[in-house]
Amino acid sequence: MAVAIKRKIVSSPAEQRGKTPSARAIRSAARREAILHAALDEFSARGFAATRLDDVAKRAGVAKGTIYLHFRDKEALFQEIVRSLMGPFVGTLEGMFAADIPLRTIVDQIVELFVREVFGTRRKDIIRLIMTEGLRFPKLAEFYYREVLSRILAGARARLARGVARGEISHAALARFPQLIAAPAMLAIIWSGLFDRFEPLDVRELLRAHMDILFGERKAV
Amino acid sequence: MAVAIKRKIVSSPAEQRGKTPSARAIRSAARREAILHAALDEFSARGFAATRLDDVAKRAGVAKGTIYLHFRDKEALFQEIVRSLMGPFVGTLEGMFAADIPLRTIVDQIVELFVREVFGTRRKDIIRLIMTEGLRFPKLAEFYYREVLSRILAGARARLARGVARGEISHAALARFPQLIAAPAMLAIIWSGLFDRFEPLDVRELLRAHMDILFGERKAV
Amino acid sequence: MAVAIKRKIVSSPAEQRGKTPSARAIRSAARREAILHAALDEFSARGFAATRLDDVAKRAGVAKGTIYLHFRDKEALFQEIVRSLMGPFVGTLEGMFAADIPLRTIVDQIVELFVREVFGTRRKDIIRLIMTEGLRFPKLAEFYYREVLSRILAGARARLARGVARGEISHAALARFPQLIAAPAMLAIIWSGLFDRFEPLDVRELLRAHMDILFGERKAV
Amino acid sequence: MAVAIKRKIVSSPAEQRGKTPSARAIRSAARREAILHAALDEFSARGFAATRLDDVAKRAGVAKGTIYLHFRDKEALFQEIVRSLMGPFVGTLEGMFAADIPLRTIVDQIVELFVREVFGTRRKDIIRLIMTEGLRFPKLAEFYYREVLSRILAGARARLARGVARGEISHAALARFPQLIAAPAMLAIIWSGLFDRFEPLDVRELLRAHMDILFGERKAV
DNA sequence: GATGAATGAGGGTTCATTCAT
DNA sequence: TATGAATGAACCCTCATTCAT
Repeated sequence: MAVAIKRKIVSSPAEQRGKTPSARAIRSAARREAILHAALDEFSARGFAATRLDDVAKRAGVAKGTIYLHFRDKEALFQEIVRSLMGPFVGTLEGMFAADIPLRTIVDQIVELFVREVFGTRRKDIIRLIMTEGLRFPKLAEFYYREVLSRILAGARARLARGVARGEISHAALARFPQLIAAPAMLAIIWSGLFDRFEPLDVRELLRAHMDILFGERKAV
Repeated sequence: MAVAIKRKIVSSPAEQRGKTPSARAIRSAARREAILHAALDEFSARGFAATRLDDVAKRAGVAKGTIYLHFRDKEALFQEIVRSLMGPFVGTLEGMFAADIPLRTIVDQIVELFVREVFGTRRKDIIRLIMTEGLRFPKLAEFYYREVLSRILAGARARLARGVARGEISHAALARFPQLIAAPAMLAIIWSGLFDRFEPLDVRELLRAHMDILFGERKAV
Repeated sequence: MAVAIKRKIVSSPAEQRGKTPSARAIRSAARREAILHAALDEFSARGFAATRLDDVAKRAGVAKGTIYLHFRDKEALFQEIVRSLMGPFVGTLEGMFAADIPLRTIVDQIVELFVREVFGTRRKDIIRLIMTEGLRFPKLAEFYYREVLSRILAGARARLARGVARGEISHAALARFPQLIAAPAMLAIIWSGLFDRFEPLDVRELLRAHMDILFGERKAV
Repeated sequence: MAVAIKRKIVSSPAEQRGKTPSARAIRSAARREAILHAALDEFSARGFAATRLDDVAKRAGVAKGTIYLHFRDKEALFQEIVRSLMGPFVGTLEGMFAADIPLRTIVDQIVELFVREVFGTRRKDIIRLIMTEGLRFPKLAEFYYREVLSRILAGARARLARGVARGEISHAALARFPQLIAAPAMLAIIWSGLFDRFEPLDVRELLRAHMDILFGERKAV
């Protein structure tokens, strides 16, 4: 099983109007993408405050002023990163909750999805950034809640409620607090950044153990 | 049940020699405390980088230079906050793990302890700061792991192992991953800062539900 | 007799590639020069430590940050002043030592050169700065010794040795201690800054008298 | 031959009034001396601007505030150092000029005096400080000129004039520019601080060679 | 659009000086 | 008199943002 998550998020104004994008528009969009990726790298490595736009520009291969052609200021750039990279993820999860798959299977898939598509990619950094910088960026937290969290939670709650009704699940509280399911994954992201050098954490095993406790032992794999 | 956590951390050289501290020494120590408290407020509200020592001084009612009489630099001030407020907490937990109390009781006590002595106090802010700034301050993360985390984990693992041996607990994996027990508490700290205005989280209920799943339903309360 | 000493020191990258420098590059280079001149004025008047880059910027007509576009820090700016103004001087002296001119004539020319091109210009200030700040900036002293002093001394020693061999000069010790020739010039620089208001020193006459003693009376002038 | 130069310069107000100084006055004077010595060490090593009164106090074994009981401010302390350590030197030189000794002998004695009592002692540092900081402290330069330089120059000029009249000396210009005699000594002080590590300078040999040129070869030593 | 030189407000840190004890 | 904690002005350097080319 794998989840294909689209990479290109934002289409140019020209595209949105249905026109064929000009060569210039294509180049411009490519620059924008380069800036976003470079900025993610820098923000991940240093956090918002310590990131210098000079470095972002250098890494993106553009001039510093170019950043301001695409983003109003440093903060807008930061928010746009989250906006553009986390969006696609939601649909994937929503699809899984809606599909007609046994709950235990979904849970296993989510573990794998997290390990592979979040923990093993830059999405880990984005989620970390939301956790570490969200307090300073209320609008970002709001966007993230509205566009990502609330939708995932709603999907999860619905599916969990069905699971309770169907007897797939014995802990009804999980439908009230789906956060309990995700908590170890969040902890793992924090832990990996701070404490892995002292005590590495096997994330997959951690999450599997967690799911076994919450949803009962898996059958043979 | 309540846990007494010492407040005063450092005694002056004069005190250590058994002398009565002079009025001057007392005022100096008070200033130091004021700086620590002011700094915690500012760091909590703005994060490390965005905190201005000017504001810390103003809030503490001292001159900017005074900060440097007590702390080598901004980073040392930051580390000292963690050191002085989290240190006493560890002993309390270690005591609970070592005492001859049923595991289920300990778990309940820890939930209450967390809600009252961490979530309801500035310790919540400290833990949040460690999670959000630890990546940028490896030494802080190291100190926290060494002085706080590793000791709590060790105590928890030992107690959990005994619990498994005695049949107090059915999920042996918890002894390997005590992080699973703490994960929702960490999540709650993050959540409260970012998303409570959209969807408040009843931390006590969250943690109780979690413990019920992990350790079985409580008897009558 | 006159000594042409080049003024422009560093050419821009564009120039080095043979391109016509852009208007922007020209303005940038002009700013750099302005900063160097302003800094020399300030350093001369106040010494290294007491010079404020704020004042340098103001005098140069640029913003404070602009200084840092051209020089890594205050010290680098200081060293660059020495580098750019003293460098060209060395070649001039070396040429004189190598040329086929009677020693007595060289000596007279050097006196005039010093009076006109050092004592009468900002080079006096630079040499004074090296004497007064060199102890605090070992790298500067090293640079000055390597790039200026040692080369002048080597040239002087070679020429003096030839002079001894040819019977142009009666005091062989001068070839061992060419510093004896330069000492009054150095003293004059110090003196002019400290004591001229109490007792002015006629530098040209001082140096001529000195050379007459060292190398014998000049013929008719 | 040796020159005894008094060390204690300033007597306490009590002493000046002819009273026997009290124990307290003695301790106070000792403190003052300690501060002067400590300050000389620090000023010599770092220059005026870079010297911290904290370090001076520490080295002198007194509290920072104590410095201000004895000296109005940092600058007054600096000037007092020069004032108190160079004063005694003048009398010694004046005596030599006035005594009935052959000029060539005086010259030799001065070389030895300089090498031993200046170059080999902290007086070297004081003279260096005057040269390096005098521009920033016009009052210091004035004091030094008035109390030290002008008196030495006057004595030297008188003796040199007698020397010319008596035929002891062939270069009459030296009576006009006695600075020519001292220049290499000044140069040696500068050189030793900046360039000795690259090219050590034998000061005694330098000065002897210089005197031989100015006043003719010595007889047997 | 793209550039990058220029700007200047801002903040961490130092240290001479003061003053209550 | 002596202390040393406290003060706060001063200054170097950074970096987000602007704008002429």
